[in-house]
Formats: sequence, C-alpha cells, structure tokens
Amino acid sequence: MLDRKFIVENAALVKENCARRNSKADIDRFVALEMDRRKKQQDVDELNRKANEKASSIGKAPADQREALKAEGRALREQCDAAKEELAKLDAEVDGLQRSIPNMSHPQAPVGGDDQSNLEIKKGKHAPPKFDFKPLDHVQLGEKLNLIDFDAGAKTTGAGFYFLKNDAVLLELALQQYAVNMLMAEGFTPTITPDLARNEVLHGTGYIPRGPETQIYSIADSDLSLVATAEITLGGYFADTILEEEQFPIKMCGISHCYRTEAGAGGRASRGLYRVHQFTKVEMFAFTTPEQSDEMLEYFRDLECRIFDGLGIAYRVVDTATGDLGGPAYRKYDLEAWMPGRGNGGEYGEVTSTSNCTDYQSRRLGIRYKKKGEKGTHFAHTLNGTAVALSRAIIAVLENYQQADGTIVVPEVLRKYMGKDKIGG
RNA sequence: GGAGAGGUGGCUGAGUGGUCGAAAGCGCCGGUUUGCUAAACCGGUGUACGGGUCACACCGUACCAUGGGUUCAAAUCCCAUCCUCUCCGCCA
Repeated sequence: MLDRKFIVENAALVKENCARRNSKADIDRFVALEMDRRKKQQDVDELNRKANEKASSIGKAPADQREALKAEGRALREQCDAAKEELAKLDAEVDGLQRSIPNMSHPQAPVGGDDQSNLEIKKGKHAPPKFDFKPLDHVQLGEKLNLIDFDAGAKTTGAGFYFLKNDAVLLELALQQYAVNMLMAEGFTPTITPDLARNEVLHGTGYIPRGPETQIYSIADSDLSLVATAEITLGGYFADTILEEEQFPIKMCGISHCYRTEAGAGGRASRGLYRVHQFTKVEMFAFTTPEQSDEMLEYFRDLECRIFDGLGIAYRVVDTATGDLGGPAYRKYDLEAWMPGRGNGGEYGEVTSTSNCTDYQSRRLGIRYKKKGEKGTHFAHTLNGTAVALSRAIIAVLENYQQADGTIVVPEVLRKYMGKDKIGG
C-alpha cells in the first residue's frame, strides 16, 4: 500500500495514476476520511492525556479524596472510549480504501488499459523451431508418451488437477535443479517454503483471500490459505523486521507449490497444463534499498532470459502496461515463451513475470531498514520474479523439443539432471 | 493428542496494580585515556503516529506475543488465541 501522508500530499498524482491503472479507488474520499481520522486521533490523544493525568494523581491523593477523583477519572475514560470507538471505525474505513489504491507506476512503463498495450522490448536468442510435420500440443504429447494424466487428476481432485508421470517427473525435477543451481551460483539463498501462509501475510503481499474475485484457496476454520506463489511466504520472511542497510540486497529463491482457484478463468486459452489449480514454481525474491530496486528488476529479467535462453526456447519479453500491472507492481516484465501447440500454429504464452513492488508490500508487512548514523527507519523495496513455473516450462519444453518420430529431445542443460537425452522412443 | 513451563527493548534478564518505555548486564554508537589493537572510564542507545522546529531540541499518545476483559490506573489480575520449550503418546 501507499503511504497515507503521501496520498494526501500528492492526491492529484495518485488520482492520475489510478486512472492509468484502471483503478476505481476513490482518492477524494480517502483524503477526506484521512483528515477526519487525524483529527479524531488528536482528540483521542488529548483525552488519553487527561485521563492518564487524572489516574496518576489518584495514587498520590489522600484517601478521603480518592472516591471523588475516581468518579472524575471514570467520566474521562468513558469519553475517551467513545472517541476511540469512532477512531477505530474511521481507521478501518481509511485502511480499506488505502489497500484498494494501487502502487505508483514507473515513469517508463507503457501506459494503456490492458495487456493489448504491453510493449515487446526484446526477443530471446533462439528462434521458434521449424517443424516438417504437424506439431502436437503438450496435452497430446503428454498422453502419447504417458507423461501427464489429467483424467486421474480430475478423478481424485477435480478439473484443473493432474498427475505428472514417468519422465515428466524427471523433467520437473530437472528444471527445478537447473533453476536453483543457477540462482545459487548468483548468490541467492535457496529455500523450500511453506505452502500455506497466514491471511495477514497474503494481505501484506497484496493478495486478497476470501475476496469476491479471489484466486486464493482458504483453509476452513483457520486464518490460513494455500499460497498462490512463494512470493507470499518469501515476502513475509522478514515481516516486522528492521534490517541494516548493509544487509541489502538480500536475494532469496523459494520452491513451493502454487494453488490458484482461477475463478472466472474458464474458456480462455487454458488447455492442459497452461492454467491449472496447482503447480510448482521456483521463485526469486529480493529485498533492496530504494536505490537498488530498478537495477534489481533488470537483473531479475536478465536471469529469466538466461534461464530460457539456456533451455533453447524462443521467447519475447514485454514491458507490462499500467492497466495490466495489478496492485503491488511498480513495473513488471513478462516473459512469454513460444509454444508451438498453442493457438493456430503456435503462440507466445506467459511463462515468467518479474515485478518491482517498491515499498508497497514492505509497508504493510513492516519490512524496514536502518541507515548507519541515521535516526528512524525506511521501508525496504521488494521484488519478485519467476525463475521457472514448472507447469508452463514443461509445456514449452515438450512442445518445442518434439520430434517427427514422436519423441522429445531433452534440452542440453537438463540432461545431466535427467540422466537421459530423449523422452519416449 | 495428553501433562507442564514460558513468551518483556538488538540479545540475556529483573519487574509488590499507580513513581515503568520499563532495573541490570551484554552488544552497538560517541568520547576520554592509550605506540596500534584491546582493556578501563564517561555519555548515549527502541518504534510508530501527531504537535513543534529552517533543521535539531522538545512535547503528547500508543506499543512489555496477539486480541478481549476487570480497574480511575495493567508488563503486572482474568479470559481467549498464537508461538516457544520439556516430558509422554502418535506419526512420514
């Protein structure tokens, strides 16, 4: 979320930003309510001061005066309680509005209402493969080679779930190792995170469990949800912590399962593994100072490119338009890999995404840092990026590396992890 | 799951319901001393919000796991929740 003071002092800017981002957040109302809240806070402080004063005078007063003083104290405390109640109401309302306001946007992010305005900024090292046969999509390949079983997933769990089988399992593990090894070499601390998180942490990272359009599965009778990405748990890792400036940048990566309800996502190009309720992901995360975060975003983007260049898969990178950024992101790059089985004769499909969330998440999560020799604290910047989303990476590998004889060549970089150079045949 | 113990400042650890934002020690920062380092000594050392200031200073309020309650007054009493530790049981 944005800083309250910032919103009040820059209401025009924030409003403009909301317009670019397709956000209906009511800034005028926020400002008015926040001013009321501040005034009420002052009232409460003043009443508290008086009541405290009264209370401490009672301890020193002679016994015969105490009853009278107590009555006065009681009256003050009642007034104070009433004011507090009003304050709490105002605060809740302000908070609700504040959460609904999206992050500010990078000045160079393309302006536009939706993903049609996303700007392609580069292509990968490799061109899409040319086939002298009609390529299959991953669902057909998965079935032919006995790699993915959607029917069994539907039977045990429901539509949108699946079993990976045989070499698909090795492929998934190989992709994980490939990504994690690269990240470790880059100085990331590898983690395997919890797959569930407290709702408070979800909120802090900008995910809304139990909202009307939520993507999140909630656990009944608890305040836990299944995570939609390790971004949630990694972001929460340093919640309510004051770090030292010298500790930055902190780079972590996390392997987790990701659970998404995909409410209202039916009907789109979501065949097979593309849009599923559960998948595994290796996620990158960084905590930085404000000065470091722009550069870190470029670095994350570069790593994502290296991962797909290394796999020998064609892709393009898009700079996400303001209207398509979501709440927390200040700037976001998506990497879209070539998927020969998608659409009519192949299409690009999103495989990774990296965002600079500036202090939007850390403000709510309470991730702060101190500068040496300076009073007070600053909010850290947080960034996240997909190293590899296994479900979609598997689509890309299967479809791009399929052969005329129905087998699939294992990308060079994965062979040492898979222990073989070919799937099927 | 059962039985117990406990959660206090960066850490360790005191704290009779009023004088406690909280003793003491450690750490850290600044200073003195000193060939250098160390030691010793002196001083300082939480966060947020609001007021105040050119900026400091300063003032107010809140925070002793979290949320409620009792009371004029709660770190201290009561209840609930969460977390940690020990023992027992169960279990991959």
